[in-house]
Parts: sequence; structure tokens; C-alpha cells
Amino acid sequence: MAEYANIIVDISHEKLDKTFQYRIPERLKAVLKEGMLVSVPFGSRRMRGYVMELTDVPEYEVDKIKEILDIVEKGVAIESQMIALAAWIRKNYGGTMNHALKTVLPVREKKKKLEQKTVRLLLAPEEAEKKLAEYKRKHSVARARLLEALIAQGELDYRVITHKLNVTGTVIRALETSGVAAVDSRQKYRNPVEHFKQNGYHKILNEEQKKVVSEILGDYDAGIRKTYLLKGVTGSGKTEVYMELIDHVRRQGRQAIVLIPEIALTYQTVMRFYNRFGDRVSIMNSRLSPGERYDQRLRAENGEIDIMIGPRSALFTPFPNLGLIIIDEEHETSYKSDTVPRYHARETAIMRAKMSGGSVVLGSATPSVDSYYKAECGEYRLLELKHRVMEKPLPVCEIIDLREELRRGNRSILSDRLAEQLEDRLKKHQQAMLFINRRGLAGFVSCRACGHVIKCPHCDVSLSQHKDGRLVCHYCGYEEAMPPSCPSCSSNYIGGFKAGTQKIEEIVKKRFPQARVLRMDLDTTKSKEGHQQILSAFANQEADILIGTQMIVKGHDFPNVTLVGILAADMSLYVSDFHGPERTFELLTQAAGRAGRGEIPGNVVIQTYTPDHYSITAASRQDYEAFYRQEMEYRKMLYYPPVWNLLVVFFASEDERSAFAAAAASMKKIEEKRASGKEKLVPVGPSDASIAKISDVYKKVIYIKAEKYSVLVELKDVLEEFMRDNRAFLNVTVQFDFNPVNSF
DNA sequence: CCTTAACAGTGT
DNA sequence: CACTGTTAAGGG
Repeated sequence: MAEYANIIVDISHEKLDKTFQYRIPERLKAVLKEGMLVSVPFGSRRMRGYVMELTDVPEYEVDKIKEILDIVEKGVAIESQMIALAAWIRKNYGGTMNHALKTVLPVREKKKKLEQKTVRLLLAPEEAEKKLAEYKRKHSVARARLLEALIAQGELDYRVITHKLNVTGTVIRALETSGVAAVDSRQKYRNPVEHFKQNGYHKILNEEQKKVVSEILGDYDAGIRKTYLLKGVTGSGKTEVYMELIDHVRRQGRQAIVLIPEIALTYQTVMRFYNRFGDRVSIMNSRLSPGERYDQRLRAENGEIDIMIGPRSALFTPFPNLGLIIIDEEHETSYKSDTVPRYHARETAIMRAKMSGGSVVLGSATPSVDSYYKAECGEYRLLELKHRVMEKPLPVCEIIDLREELRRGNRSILSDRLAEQLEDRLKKHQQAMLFINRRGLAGFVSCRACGHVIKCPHCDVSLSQHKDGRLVCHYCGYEEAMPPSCPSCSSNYIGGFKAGTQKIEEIVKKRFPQARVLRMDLDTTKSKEGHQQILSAFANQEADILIGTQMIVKGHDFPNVTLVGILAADMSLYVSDFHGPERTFELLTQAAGRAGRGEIPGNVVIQTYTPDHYSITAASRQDYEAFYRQEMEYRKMLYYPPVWNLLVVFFASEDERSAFAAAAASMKKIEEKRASGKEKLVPVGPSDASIAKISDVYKKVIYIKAEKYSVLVELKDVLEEFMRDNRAFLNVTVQFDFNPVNSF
């Protein structure tokens, strides 16, 4: 039986990251478990903490170790499971235990929000003035400054005092003890949760859907827990399958979590679940206040709900007996956290399901290459829905070569063919969508005459144009000057590709003055409801043409849309990131899927400078397999994920030289490791991050490719320790991103 | 995060 | 020497 417990004290304070060791009193030895909430002496105070680990090995001077006071009773089993999950997240993605705990138990957020500390003046005006005079006489400048502000305002925010008034906590406490002011902490209230009625309605499944359901439930009832990859074309009825699975799990008294990308979390989607399961369903989204979120979690913990729908963070709903996790649109990059800990919801869901004895279902029309690869390797089980429910035909797809247009003298962003089709739809009073792919913001350089893209000779990614005009590789730091003409065909039409939605709107309006045009991009959706407003205006046929970025390809069905134009399919192809072709294929396939959702079949026009690229030709045929084969060839050749694993290490500092020195020293450390071990390892760098300087903080990066993920985790631990122990790098922060999904 | 101790600066 | 305010370190 363990003698000591490592405890993390008060999660809400990030700076208190360390674990502290306490002795376990005899009476608690039998009951104390990892993850429990306990009360401990800490300095002169007593505080609450979580038991991280039980051990017999003292890590501190034994006679200085204090005893745990008590177990705080409300700490329950599910909580310890979540703590274990947090520990796993920390181990696999880096960051501090606090970061991990905060993502897993966001309950604590509420504490921060609820407790707002303010300082209030206690004295009457005359008395206060007298005191102020006294302070001034005594030259107690800080006290005088604080009191003066208090007389003027009456009450002040604690943070305002310490940050803006430059008065330390010591001074505030001095005023408190002498009875001049008082420190209050106010509580906030929260809204109750709405209730919905259930009408029990559900559709009858078709043969294909039934087969998928029985495969999964067959395993489930036999006690087999797995991860399934459900590949189903758009309109094949994946949601119906999800609901059938959930229903089964629910009948056995277990709960389910459904993850949806935030952008697709529309009213319609949620209503389908409400209609079937009534108020046993709850949703979690970014619009909920912290208080409402806390209520949702409480309801889940108390067994008042069985199903939670929400984005990435809903994965941490504290269901006591979780049986199923569904991740819809599993290829979406929003499932990877872009803040520390940079966890991937897919892998984390699989871990959580393993802990609770549940299964995972990943659904997508265009699965991520990662997932499809794992299905191929047998790690996931692949299931397919190949037919659309209503057997509606797929749209007709044409690829337009923009180089050809240029040769014919058409320098406009609209090809002749697309303009002709637009004209036709306007005449027929049908709607059209024009999609501009803006993922390639980093600005690659291409030739408009031959389509040649300038790439890094070492990394096979496109070079990015920097402000000074030089072309830079974000993987290895390789640089070259901007060539005056195309190195492939000597044309002068070479340059950064720039075309915004605004510009396109102008052009379209000029060309078709009679058309009613709506534009949707970051500018027009700034207001809270802007996004929904534009979409419903278009759905109500208040406009003929909708122009927008990727945000128009998700969510709504527009039955009257019979033409989708993709203006520059290449934009996302050459981002300085190896995911370019994958993102392009997904976007094109989805955008194309928007055409012909109603009675009339649709057309898709894809404009591109590289009509022969596999991700464009494959998308035009809606041929996932073909795309996947080609893409894997490329990944295998360059050892990119999912074949190998990639770790990006960021070094950030206000001092550029420190950041670089830390990165260079770390690189040496990695080289040592590579030399000593037999593990396959390829480190590259250090080089500037794609945004080399953000608000005066410089960023350097190192890339490490390794065959085994565990090797990268080991390296992370080594570097974390190295950076922590090296005093020279105190002003440098280090961050890790495992198998990143975005350009960096 | 909060508490404390050590330090430097000021007034009497 | 008493008092005030800033800073750095410790917390088991």
C-alpha cells in the first residue's frame, strides 16, 4: 500500500504546475485512489488538490512531507477517469498537467469567471480624505495612489489595481488589515437549460444502412470494442446510422457523445437528434455561457442526459458509463486543438473509449488520409455507404484549364465556360455558388502561363513569398530570390496569386448587372448572426449568386443551386504544408456536392492552372480511392504522416537570439539522441516559423520525423526537461505539435 | 495563484 | 530604527 501521494494543488492557477508530495495517513491508505479530490495543508493555508499518482518513493526530504488532511467527498469515479485522460493527453501532446486538466475538466473555468475580486472602500468620505492626507504626509505613495483611486471610484477591480495602478498585493492587504478597504469576491448566476419535446420520429433504414448498423452492433453485443471508419458519400444518411447506434447503446443504460465540427453544428442537425431522443440530448457549443456549460456537465454526471452533441470539447462530457463516441466529418481540421495541449480529438476519443469500454465511429465522405491508412492497416474497421438515399445522381463536373483561357486572351477570373453557365442559370432563375479557396493565404508563387509553381528543392512544398520579396521554405528555411520570369517557360506572367471575394464580387456584378449577388467571407460574417443570416437569405432565394470562401460549402442544403463554380482550385494545393492536396480534394469534393441537391441535376465547373493534378482530377470524378493511392505514394516517398510521424517544436521569445539559441541547442540534443539510438529519426531546422514574429515574439521551429510516435514523445520529454533546467533559456517558451494539421 | 522573507529606500 | 514598497522564491 502506497505511502505517499503526488498531488496537484488548485487547478485554476496555472503557475502552480508542479505536483507536491504528501504522506498518506493510515486511515486513508485503503480508500485513497488516483484522481481523488483531497484537502491538504499548503504553506500557511489549506487547499484542495487532485491525487495524480500513488507511490512508495519519497521525492522530497521525508521529514518535511506533510500529511493529507482529508478526502473531499464529492470527488467521484468519473472524475478520476478524466484525470487519467488528462495525464495521457499531457504525455502524448506536451504542455503542463494544468493545461491538460483544464481541457478535461473545464468546470474549473467557472470558478475563474464566477469569482471576480474587487476592492471596496470602507471609510466615510471625510475619514478617507484624512487617511489620504496621512498617507501623503508619510510618503506612502502606493497606499495614497490606491486610496485616491478608491475615493474617486468607490470600488475597483483587483486586477486593475495590480496591473494598471502598479500597486502590489501587499499594499492592498495592508489597507485591508487597517480597516480602510475590503476585498470582495462576487458570484455570478447562470441560466437554466431549455427543454425540448420528443416526437419519437425516426426514418426506416435502407438495406445498406441496416448492414452497417448490424455489423457494429453485432460486435458491440459480443463485447468487442473497436474504432470504425464509416465512409459514406454525401446524402447517404450517416446521421440515421448514428442515431440507430446511439439508441441501442442507450437502451443498455450507457451514454453517447457525438462530435461535430462547430461550423456544421446547425439548428437543423441538432433538431434531428432532439426529435428522436427528446431532452435526453444536450448540446455544447461556443455560444453557451460558462455557467450553462457547467450545468450541462452536471446533468451528464447526474444521469439526466444520455447524449451530448458538440465540438471537440464535448469529448470531455463526464458521462459515468460512456458506451459510444461518434465523430462526424472526422477529416475536419478543427478536431485538432490549436492551443496547448494540441490534442487530436480522434486519438483522444479512442483513448477515452478504451478507458470507459466504449466504441468509436468515425464518419466522413472524404476520410482523412490518416484514418483511411489506419483502416487499411487494420487498426480501424472500414464500413461503407456507397449509395445516396434518394439515389440522386452526382453532379456533372468539368475542369477548365485557366492557362488555356489566358492563351486565348481571357485574363478575367471567370472562364468563358463558367460565364456562359452563369448566364444560363440567371435566365432559368436557378441559383449558383462561386467558391474561392482562400486557404492558400501564405501566398505561393505560380506562373499564369504554364501553371508552374516554385517549390523548395529539398522539401517539395511551395515556397512562400515574404514581404521583402524573397521566397522562403517554411520547412527547412531554404531561400531564393524571386525570379523575374518563369523558370519553366520564361513567361513574365509570374507572381503571387491574389484574388479576394470582394474583387470577385465586383467582377461578377460588372459582368452580370442584373444578378443579385451575396458575398460571404470574414468581413460580412463579423456580426454574431451574420453567417446564418446570409445563408438563410440565399436559401430564401433572395439572391442568385452566392460568393464565398470555405464557409459556404458546409451546413445548409440549397435545393435550387444547380451550378457550383470553383474559381481557383489550386489555391489550397500549394500551401506551405504537406496537407495541400488532401485539403484541396476535400474542399473540391464538398463544394461539388453542393450542386444539384434538389430535383434538377447540377453542374460543377472547376477552374485551375493545374488540370492534371491528381487531387483535382480525382475530386472531379468523386473518386476517393484514386486520390488516396496517389497521395500515399507521395507521403511514403517523403516519410510524411501517416507513414511516419511528424513533430513540430516551436521556440518563442521576445529576444530573437535566445529563441534561435534555444532551438539550435535543442537541435544538438536531438542529434545526440539520433546518434546514440537505433531509432529512425530525421530532424530538420531550426528555421523561422511561417509567421516569424507575432506581436514582438519571435518564433523558431524544428521539425522531426520519426517512424515511431513513441520516439517523438521521448524526445519531447527530453527537450521539455532540457528547456526547464537550462537557465539561459528562461525567457524562451517551447511548444510541441504532434502530427500537425495546419501550416505553421 | 498566494504568502513570506529579504532587500533597498525613505523619513525622523 | 521604524516603516514602506519591490522583488524573488517557496510551497511538500
